[in-house]
Amino acid sequence: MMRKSPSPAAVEAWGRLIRVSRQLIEKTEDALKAGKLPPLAWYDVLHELAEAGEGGLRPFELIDRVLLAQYNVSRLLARLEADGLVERLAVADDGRGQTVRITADGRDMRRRIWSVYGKAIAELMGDQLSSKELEALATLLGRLRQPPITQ
Amino acid sequence: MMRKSPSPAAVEAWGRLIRVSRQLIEKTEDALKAGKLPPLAWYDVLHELAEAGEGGLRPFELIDRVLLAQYNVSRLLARLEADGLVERLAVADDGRGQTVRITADGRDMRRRIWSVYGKAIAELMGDQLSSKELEALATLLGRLRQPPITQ
DNA sequence: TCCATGTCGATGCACTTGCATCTATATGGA
DNA sequence: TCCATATAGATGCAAGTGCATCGACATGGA
Repeated sequence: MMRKSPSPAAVEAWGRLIRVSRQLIEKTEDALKAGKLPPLAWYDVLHELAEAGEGGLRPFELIDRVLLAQYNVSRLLARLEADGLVERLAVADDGRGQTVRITADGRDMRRRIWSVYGKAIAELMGDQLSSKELEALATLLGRLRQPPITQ
Repeated sequence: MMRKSPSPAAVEAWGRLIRVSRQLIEKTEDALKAGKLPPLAWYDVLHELAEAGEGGLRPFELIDRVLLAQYNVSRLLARLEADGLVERLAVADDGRGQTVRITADGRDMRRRIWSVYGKAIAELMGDQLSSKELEALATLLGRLRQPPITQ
C-alpha cells in the first residue's frame, strides 16, 4: 500500500543527492588509498579530537559528532590506539568511562590525510561551483538536516 | 604537503552534503528495517530490472546503473535469486554471460519497498523544500556529477 | 588455426559492520 | 544501605564488503 507519494522533483533531487554523494566519497576514498592513507572515518575522528584539544573527548561525545554507531567508534578507537594516533585515559569521576586524546602522531596523520582530502574537496566541490552557488547549496542542504537549519 | 586548499565555502557545502546524505540514507534504511524490508540496494537493482522489462539486463549493465562494484552485484544477484526475486538466464551469443530478469515476486517486492522508500523521499526531501528549491538543488548537484551536467 | 589478450562473472580470504548482548560503573529512590 | 534501572563502552557472532584472483569464454591478429 502506497502511503505517500513523492513529487517527481523530489525524486530527482533525491536521486542526484544519493548518487553524487556516493561518487564524491568514492573518489575521495580512492585518492586516500592511492596515497596509502587510512579512510575518511579516521580523518573525522582525528579532526574532532584535534579540535577538542588537550582535554580530549569521551567516546560518547565523539559518537554524536561523527555520526557513527557506538560499536563502530569503539572499534575505530581501538585501531587508532593500536596505530599510536590516539591515547585513552581513565577519567577520574566516572569509572566506566575514558577520555580519548589525539597524539602527536595523530595530529601528523590528520595533516597528511587533509593534504589529500582537502585537495579532493577543492577539485570535486570548489572547482565545480561558484562561491554563490556553494552558499546556495549549503543553505538548501541545511534545510534537509534533521532538524533543519533555518538561516 | 598541502597541494591545494579548498575554500571555506567548499568545505561547508561538502560537509553538509556528506552528513545530510548519510542521515537521509540512514533514516530510510531504518524505515525499511522497521517494515521488515530489504535494504535500499535491493530496490535499486529491482528498479533497474523492472525498467528493463522482459529482456532483462546483463550484470555488467547493472553495474554502471547502480554504482555498485562488480563483486557486490554478483553477490546481491545471488541473494535476490535465492529469494526468487530475479531469475538468471543463459544468453545465446555469449557463453560467459547471463541475463537477469525480474520475477513477479520481484516486482511485488519492488512495490512494497517503494511504499516505504517513496514515503521517506516525500517526507525527508519533498516536504522540506519547495519545488523551485528542489529544482535548484537538483541543478547544483548535477554540476557536481562526474562528468558534470550542464543544463 | 592458434595463441595472446581482454571481458564476464564468481569466489577465497581478510577485514569491517550490524546486531545483540555483556560487564562494569553510576544514579536515584525506597 | 540496598536494589532497580540507566549509561559507558566492549565484544561474540553472523553477514556484508574489498581485494585479489580465478575459470570460462570471446576476440583479433599472426
